[in-house]
Formats: sequence, structure tokens, C-alpha cells
Amino acid sequence: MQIGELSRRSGVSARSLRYYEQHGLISAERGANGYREYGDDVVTAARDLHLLFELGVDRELARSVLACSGDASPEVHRATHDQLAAVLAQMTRRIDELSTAREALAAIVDRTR
DNA sequence: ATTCTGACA
DNA sequence: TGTCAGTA
Repeated sequence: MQIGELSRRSGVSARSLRYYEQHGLISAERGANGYREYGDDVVTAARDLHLLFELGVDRELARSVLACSGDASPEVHRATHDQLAAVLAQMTRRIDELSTAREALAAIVDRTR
């Protein structure tokens, strides 16, 4: 399939798909016209990458996570797990910060009533 | 019509 | 990441 169909099927913009490829996160063949040709398996990979980035995972970690989906040495799994755990902890801290900010704002809103 | 690369009033 | 340009 070409980039347009992959974009529709994965929900990821063609712009992002090219970006992912630039960084070796997904691969594509090239037709005689120079157009990218993707395999069906790239659909899920694209979805996974989009989600990972939304979650605050960086390129390298995303690469490792995808690697774990396919082949993977136990060392990579451990390292990937630890890094993901770090992202989770970071998210938890962010949630705590926002919770504190929410209460502060709620107090102000209440006071300005 | 669709994609490609490079670039940013 | 969107989007416009100038192509193939």
C-alpha cells in the first residue's frame, strides 16, 4: 500500500510516517515511481509509534519497544522495561503536579465567586 | 490524483 | 507536525 492508505488505516499523518522512516522506526520499499510501498505489518507499527510518542516516549525507547514486539534479547527487554518504568514514574509526577495545581486553581475559582 | 523532498509569513 | 512549493 502507498503512504496515503497507510495513513488512513493507521490514523497517522503521512508527514509523521515519513518522519518515522527518516529515523529508522519503520521501513518501506520503493516503487518504480519512487513512491513508498508498505507491508501490512507497518499499520500496527505506525499505530504503536503514534501512541508511544503521545505517551512521552522518545525515539530510541520507541525503537526498543518495537524491537521487543518482534525479536529481542533479554538484555534489551530489561533495559526497555526499566526505561518505560521511568516514563511511567515521570507521568505520575506530572499527574501529581497537575493535581496540586488543580486544587490551587479550584481554591482561586471558589474565592472569586 | 498522489507522492516526493525541502523548507518555514 | 502542518503546509506550501515545484516535480515526477
